[in-house]
Formats: sequence, structure tokens, C-alpha cells
Amino acid sequence: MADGEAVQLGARQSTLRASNLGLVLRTVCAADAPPSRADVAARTGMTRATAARLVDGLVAGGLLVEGERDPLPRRGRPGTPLLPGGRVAALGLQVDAGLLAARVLDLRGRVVAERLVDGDWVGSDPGPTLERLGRLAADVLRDLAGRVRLAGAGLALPGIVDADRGVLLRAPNLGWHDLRPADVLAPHLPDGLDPVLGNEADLAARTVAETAPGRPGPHPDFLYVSGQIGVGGAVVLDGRVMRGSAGWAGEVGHVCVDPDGPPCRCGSTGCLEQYAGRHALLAAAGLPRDASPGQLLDNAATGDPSARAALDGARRALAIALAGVLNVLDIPTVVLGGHLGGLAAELGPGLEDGLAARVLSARWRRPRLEAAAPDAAPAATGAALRALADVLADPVRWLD
Amino acid sequence: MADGEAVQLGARQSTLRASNLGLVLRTVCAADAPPSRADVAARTGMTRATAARLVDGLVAGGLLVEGERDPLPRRGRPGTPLLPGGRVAALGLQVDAGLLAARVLDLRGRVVAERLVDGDWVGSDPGPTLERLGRLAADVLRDLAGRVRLAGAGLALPGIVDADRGVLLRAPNLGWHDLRPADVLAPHLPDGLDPVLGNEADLAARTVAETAPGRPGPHPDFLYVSGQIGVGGAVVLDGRVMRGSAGWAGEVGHVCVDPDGPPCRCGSTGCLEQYAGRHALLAAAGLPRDASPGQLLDNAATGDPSARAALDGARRALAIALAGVLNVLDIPTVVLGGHLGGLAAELGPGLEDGLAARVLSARWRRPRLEAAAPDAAPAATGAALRALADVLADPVRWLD
DNA sequence: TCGGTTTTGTTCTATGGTGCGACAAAACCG
DNA sequence: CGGTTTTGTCGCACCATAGAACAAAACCGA
Repeated sequence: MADGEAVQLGARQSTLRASNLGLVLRTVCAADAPPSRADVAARTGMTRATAARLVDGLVAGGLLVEGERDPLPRRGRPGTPLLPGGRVAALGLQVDAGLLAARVLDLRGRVVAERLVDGDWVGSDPGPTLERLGRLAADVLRDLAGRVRLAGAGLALPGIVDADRGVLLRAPNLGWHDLRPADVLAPHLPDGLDPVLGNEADLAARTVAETAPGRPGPHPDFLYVSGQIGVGGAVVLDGRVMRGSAGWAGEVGHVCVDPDGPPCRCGSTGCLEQYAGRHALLAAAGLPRDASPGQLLDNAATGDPSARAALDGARRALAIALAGVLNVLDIPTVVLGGHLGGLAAELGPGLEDGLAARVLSARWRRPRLEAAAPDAAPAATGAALRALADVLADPVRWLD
Repeated sequence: MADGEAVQLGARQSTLRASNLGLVLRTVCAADAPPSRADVAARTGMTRATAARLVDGLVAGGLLVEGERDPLPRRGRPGTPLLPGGRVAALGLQVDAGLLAARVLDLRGRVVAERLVDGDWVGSDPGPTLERLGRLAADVLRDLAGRVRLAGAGLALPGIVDADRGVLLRAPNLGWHDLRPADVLAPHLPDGLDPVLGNEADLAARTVAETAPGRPGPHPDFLYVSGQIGVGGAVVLDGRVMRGSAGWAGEVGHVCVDPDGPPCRCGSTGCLEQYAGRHALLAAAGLPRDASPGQLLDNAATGDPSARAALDGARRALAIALAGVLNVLDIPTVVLGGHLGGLAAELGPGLEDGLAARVLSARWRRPRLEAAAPDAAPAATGAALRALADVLADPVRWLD
């Protein structure tokens, strides 16, 4: 038996129970309206007896709660509506070039507490910045005064992270590299609450993939493009964010749009980021780098030629780069977030045409473009969603 | 309960058994050397009693067989080596611009019968060609004379297919579109053996992802690039071929390398295919389109400037296009197949450098390039592997 | 040669989770 | 107010795995 070790463990009876508990919990979370025990049984194919027993276990553990009976008259004995437990929640943190955020999300997807701070952390000192974030997190948790059970925490960062080791490898916009945020944050957080690192675009994409924990969003497959100082991205297939073999996926900002284009700080030439990144876009439009996308739109509306040229260039570069990704991955939808979300109405129609011209499968299914819901800190929500996904994946660990 | 229907079925006891049977079967298939019942138990974490009972079931159904005891002396009672059943097999078919293939692969990954026919089917009439393939398949099955139990069949096609409906949507190199190969093939095949359609590159990639049914290949994550008349590709993540939301993924041939480049028949400009496709490459080298990659290499070796320019152009285009994919998906390895496999030794070193310069994560993990094992019809093997994967996924259906 | 050791494979019983059928509960309907 | 309908619960049977003891088949060493 020299070769190989255990690849996967055999399932036992307790595995069965764990699996079904998770299924019941996810079924309740995914439902549009609070289902009864009988609804859960019908949707999972289990008997009412089994579904009820599992539900009872989840209710006892606080992961589900029984709601008030709805008063509208229906035939037969009324069922007890089931909802995800509102006292189970997770902490989502975010550091961005222009924002610090701490947010607590409960199992129903409600923001139960948050604090946001605007500022400029480009080229900042990591230590004090993370200290500030730690205090923000402590404040948020104090606001809640123990009204929730924290199931986990996550930290969104605008860069490449090694989630397993908890190390931020490189965040060019912040000027940070090779550090462990947990070392600074830990004293501010409850014991054992270790924030899992994640990439900003990956986590922001998660808020589009699931509108609440366990509730799938409108698109199962899409490419999320996050306009920040640079351009990040994330690929979502079958509702899951693809993290790549080492968790570094989604660098759509460095797809080559024109090999003869301007040099990029990544070492390559003509990267998408050089046309559609926030700084590049504003510079091309002759605006200062702290201008807003709204100003760019205003200038373009009044006929400013450099603003229009900047938008045209971004539109063309996005069409080329995104079409490549859509061709390789057969994704039907692109969701624009960050500053590109604000420009979606302007870029949209022309960009859709550009994609249709370059995407091979467009004749059967025309690629669609849409804007992400406006939110200053979507990745903070995504970080909390990721932590809550652990609960949904294996509820047994949280039943104690 | 107005909303939604059953998303996933609850697990029951029989599910447990089915899941564990599959695990045992896959464990045996994945092993380097034939394991004993005790080995299986150790690797799966099951008790020897349970592992033995599951193994007995699989042996009774012919999915596993007991081998001869190996004579090398070891302490303790010798175990009975277990092997995948050699009588369970699947049929893999392939239509390519220059090849028809029918191949039967058994559960151990051995080719137990095959017939290949060279020819030129560019712009061919689908009916007669598929008739020919059907006769080829019937011949192969007659060779076997019922010595195997066919578990399924697959058909690899160089184009975009709708596997669910069994329709070939468009195969530009063949000049085929919107047809159902099963209509022509069915009379030549045993009743009920309906070949599942698949894309040539996807299925060829599968042979790299698993060297035999259930046995993972050397790389869990890689990009397969298939050099045909055009350039196809497939993304393999965690050992699984990503088929995209509609099964049309992998069109790396139409990633834009240079927006000002030559027009492509897909409607876009400067596609990779215009630089690294077989026809484009040979044309650039001043060779006739039926020349071989070997001739191209010979010309380049003797210093022919147009041959070298063609190779340089392909190398540069591949670097740009593949780097984009590697950036977005965080894939560490590229496997070159088809005519590009033959050119890998020539393109390799320079191409690896080009990728390293453009891939963002290269500083932590340098992208690697390698050639696929030479095989005239890898996609036929892949089609059979796909069918056999159904057996490994749920062996219960095949035990009866 | 033969008992001790080691590892494999089998047998038996216990545990635990789900399915099934019956029944009680809680509403509406006529 | 009884009939109908749907929900939730209870008790029992079934079945798959765990665990432990036992039988089998080899090697090792005296």
C-alpha cells in the first residue's frame, strides 16, 4: 500500500445526518418565502417525519427559528414558517484604497451592524491602518452587545492573498506586501475569531452570486469585473467563485488588449487596466485622479472630447478583454462593479455590441451586461457571506 | 410553497451505500498498485468489514476483479489484489478533419480494440462520413465479439455541441452544422447505446486529466490547447474539464491577440487562430496547407526566414493569449496538443518566458508548458473516459 | 517441525438514521 | 357541526456502517 494516502473518507451514518441537516438548512435559506416542515420535506424528497426531526435539531441549535403563522386563510392545518436564525452572524471586514469597513451579516442576509470610514490609504502604513480597522471591528461588535453568535469572520483585501496561510502577498494599490493582518487584528477581536483573507473582487462577486446566505442570485454563471484603481475580476461558475489553483484567479485587469499598448506596472504591455482602470480612465479624460465617475460622465455629456475618447477607449478595451474570457469560459453574463458599475449605463449598449461581435457563441446566446447593486463595501458583505457559507456547508459543527 | 422545486434530494441509506460503493471503486481505480481490501479500508477510513462487503458487491457485479496474489514475500496473511474489471468498457468515437476513429477502452484504461482511418473530411458531406464512422464502430465491436460489457459511448467532434440535445451546432472545419449524429450512427450500434457528444478539445484534455478511468493525471489544473486547423482549448480545474454554462467553453482560438491583426472568420480580428492555427501557421511559413509540422520545423532548422517568422509569430501570439487565460484563472500549467504538441519542443522555452513576463503570479510560481503524449485520436479515448466516468460516479446502476 | 507473530478477511452484534404507515392536531368548507 | 385537507408526531422496521472477536494464511525464529 505504498502509494497514496486517504483521498476521501467513507461516508457513515453521521455523515448522512450531517449532509441532510445541511440540505435542510440550505433549503430554508434558499426559499423565497419561509417554508414549513412539510415544504422542506417536499422539496428535498424526504419524508415529513425525517424533515421534521432535522428541522427540530436545527431549531434547537438556533440555526433555524420558527416564525409567526401567516394569517392568510388556507385549507388544512397551517404550517409553522421556518426562517434562518437571526442570531447567527458573521463579521466582514474590508480594506480598500478609499475605505475601511466592518459589517456584520446575519444568516438571513441582513446587515445587523456596520461602520464605514472613508479616507485615502494608497501607499499607507499597514500597521496603523489595520489597527484602525481592528478598532472599527471592535466598535461594531460592541454595538451588538452579544446579541449575535459570531460564526466566523473574513477580511477582503485588494490584492493577492494566500488564504490558507493568512498572508497578504501583494496589494499594489495599498503598497502592501507580505504581511499577516491577523497579527494586528487579533487583539481587537474575540478569542478564536480569525478572519479568513480573501480577494476584494472574489468576495464582491459573491454578493452577486448569492443575495443572502444560501440564496442564489439571478445568474449562476457570470464574470464580475471590479473597477478599482486597477481592474480586478472574478469568475463565477455554477454559483461558485472560482479561486484558481492557488486562489489568485480573476486578474482580468492584466489581460492584454493591445500588445503595442502602453506599458503596465505588471511588466506587460497594453493591459486592460491601462484603459479601464480608474486612474487610467480619469487621466485619459484629463481629470484629476480623485475625480468621480460622475464627473467623467458629466464631461462626456457636455461633449468634452477627451472624456468621450476615454470612455470609447475603455469600452473598446473591455470588449476585447472580456470577449476573450467569455470565449474561453462560455459565460453569458458580465456584471460590472466598482467605478465601472457607475459607468455601466454609459458603457453598456456599445459594450454589449462589441462583445457580441467577438464572442463565438453570441449567435446562440447574446452576452449580457449589467451593473452590480450600488454598495460602498460589497466585499465586506462577501467576506461575511463566505464565513456563513461554512455554516451552511456543515451545520453540525454549530449545533454544539 | 409556490416557489421553486426540489433542488437536491435528501440522502437516504441507499445513497450512503451508493456513495461508498463509488468511493471504493474509485479508490481501486486511482491506486498505483492493485490494493487489497484492507488497503481500501485504510485509504477510505472505513472498517475492513465495510470495505470488504462493498468490494464483494463490486466483484459480484464485475466492476472489480480479484487478481493473482503477488509472489513477493511479506509478513502476515497475503491480501487479494483488486483491479478494475477488464470486461467493463466504453466506446469512444471521433470525427476530425483528417481522421475517423473508433476505440474501445476498458475500466483499466487499456485500449481493447480500435480502428483508425486517415482521410480528408474538410467540407465533407455529414451523412456518408457518419455512415463510415458507424461501420467503423460496428467493426470494432464485432472484433470484440461480446467480450466486453459496454457501459456507454461518446463521440468527439471538432466544434460546438449541445450535449443534452445531442446536436452538433457548428463544426467550421468540417463545414457541418445543426445535425444529430445519433440519427445516422444508431443503426450501426447496439440498441440503447447512444453516443454522448463532446467537443474534441474538451475530451482530449480529459486524457491528460486522467491517465485511466478514475486515475488522476500529473496536473490537477491546466489549460489544454489543441492545435487543429484552428485552435481549440479546454480548461481543467481540480481534475475536471470545465464545460461552461452551455458546454461551449474553451474557445481559446478566438481570444484576441492584436485588435489590429488580420480578420478572422469568426467576425473578430487578430484571433489567436490567425497566428497559431495549423493553416495560418503553414501559410505564414510559405508551406502548402497539407504540410506537416515536421516540415515546418525542418525549414526553420535550415534557417528558412519565413518558417522562423511563422514560429515566432505563433510563439508571441500564444504568449499573449494564454497569459490572459492564466491571469484570469490562475492556472499553473499549459499542455499543448494536436500540431502544437509537435511544436512544443521548439516553441516551449521562449513561450514559457513570454508567459512568465505577462502572468501576474509568475513571480511566485512560474508557468509551465508541456506537450501532450502523442496520439492520433486522443479525443476518442477522452470520449470513452467520459462514459466510464459515469460508471465510477454511480456504480450501483451497473451492478444489477 | 512447530509455535509465535503479523496481517488479512469474515462473522456477529450494536448503533443510528431514514422510510413508512398510522394517528393526532388545526385549520377551512358546506 | 361533521367532513375534508394539510400539518406535524409517534412507533416500528429496515438497512448500512462501526466495532470487536475470530478464523485464515502467510513469515519468522528456535
